Amino acid sequence: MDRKVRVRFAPSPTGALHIGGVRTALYNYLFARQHGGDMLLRIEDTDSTRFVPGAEEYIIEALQWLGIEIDEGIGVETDKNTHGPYRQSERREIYHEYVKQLLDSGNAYIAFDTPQELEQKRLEIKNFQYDASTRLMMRNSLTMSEEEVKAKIESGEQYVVRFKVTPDEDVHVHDLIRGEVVINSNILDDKVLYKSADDLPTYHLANIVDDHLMEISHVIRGEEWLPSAPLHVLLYRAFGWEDSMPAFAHLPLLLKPDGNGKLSKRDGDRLGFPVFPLEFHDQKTGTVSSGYRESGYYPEAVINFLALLGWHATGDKEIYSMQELIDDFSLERVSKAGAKFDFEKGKWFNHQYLMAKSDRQLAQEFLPVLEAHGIPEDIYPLPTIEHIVGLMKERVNFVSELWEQCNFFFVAPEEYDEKSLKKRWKEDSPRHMQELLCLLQKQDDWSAQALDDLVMPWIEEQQYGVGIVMNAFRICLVGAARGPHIWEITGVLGKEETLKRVQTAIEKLTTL
RNA sequence: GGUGCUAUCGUCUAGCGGUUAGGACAAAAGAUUCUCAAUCUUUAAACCGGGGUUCGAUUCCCCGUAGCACUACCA
Repeated sequence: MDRKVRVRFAPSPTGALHIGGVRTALYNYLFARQHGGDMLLRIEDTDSTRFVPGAEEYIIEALQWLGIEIDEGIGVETDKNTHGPYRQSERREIYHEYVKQLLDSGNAYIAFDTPQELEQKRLEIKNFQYDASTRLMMRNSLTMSEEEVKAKIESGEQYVVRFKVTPDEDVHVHDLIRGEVVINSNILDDKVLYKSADDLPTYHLANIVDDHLMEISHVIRGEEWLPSAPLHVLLYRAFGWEDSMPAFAHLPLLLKPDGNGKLSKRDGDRLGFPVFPLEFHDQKTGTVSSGYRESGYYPEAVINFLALLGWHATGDKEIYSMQELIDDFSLERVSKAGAKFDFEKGKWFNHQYLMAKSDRQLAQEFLPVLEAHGIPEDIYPLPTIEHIVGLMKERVNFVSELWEQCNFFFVAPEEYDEKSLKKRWKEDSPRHMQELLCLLQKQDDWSAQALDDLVMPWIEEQQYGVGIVMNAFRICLVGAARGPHIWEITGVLGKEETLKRVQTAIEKLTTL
């Protein structure tokens, strides 16, 4: 195989890019990069009725965010686009030529059956299939005279062009992941290749013509295409392109986390995780679907997670950068079975990437969150913010979670957590806190060490119990039984704020 | 219904004829701590069933079963 590797990602602009599609794009990209080949983006908009405005821009933006770079096609500067156009709706003339070629060679024919007539046939004959066994009962150029066909077309009657499948032939498809797949042509129907109604081909025709013209070397796509792969082989054959036919690799599907079936948008809504890379506003239905980016995922984490959902190298390695994926990826090691979508692991991946960030970087990401919560910009100097973030990062999966974990650094508690109070706020607590308050008031050295040296001996002296005092103290400062080491908290809050919070807590909690 | 694909812990998977069937997520327990996390340690957890082939099958073959996909003038 000395042909240059050229792969394509060819979504249809029917809405947001599904996470399964993202994985397909990723595998294509990894394969292309590993072999020094080209990654093309082609838009398959041959169904004019399903076009969704904004979908194409969404796809480009999503791939960009994820770091899946496109070498050629939609969204790329024109001088690199030597095989365009890359939008199928702009390739009408090209398809005309190839439809004609198939018609002329007798590999296709014109059919006038209306959708209603076909529907009727399906009702009449169980398991009706438009193929060698039935095509002579239908209204097509095989059963009509040439003049009749011509007249109908000229009178404006809508028609389709169907592929004439030769019956009873074993068609072999070599799949890079699954090996040899053999299907008898009898189960294939005479697929519609072109419809006059919108002057567009269907996927099957467009896909073969484009892949050939764009010199695609490997077709890496979802498993849902496997059943139609033999048809595609037949089409390559009918065009006389069998020698340059691309290699096929059909990827396993992404399945629902629970139960069975393909992962769908509904599952995301139902189980509370995104199935789209970016938030998507459907202008037609007015619905908004959540995205990984907006949910606080890092693109590296999404990539890493997705890559391992259906592919795995020999070892136990789990954390892969894009470059490492490019180096290690191989189609042979893509698993054959579908993978249930385990979003819990997705969170874990995000946690890993979050932990790997510097405090400085995380602080920068956290600043907008603070602003969104109305925290004044100058509440603390930046190094303090970085310190806080460093204390808290190991206990969150997302930057956004940082706020709920450490808001007490920025705002005094207004309410006290019921459960924590019940467990940690004792009868003696107000008195303990009052005494602690007096003790702290006299303290000038506010370092963690000094405070520890001051408070611990006092607790021991009074025989109050470290847990009793410190937990009550924590409730005063945090409002609940959580957070980092208490001297970290006092350190950030400072003497004045610390004393104020203790005072407030004593007042609020004594009256209870 | 037809055709195809697939089948290892709950989940993602390693294994490519001989292993105490390994790792990770999730779960549980313990250690630690002023709390919650984190961390560390530990535990529990799998070869779909039946036939072959073989000295020996999780691994190769066949059948069954189950799951999934496809079966449109959608991709």
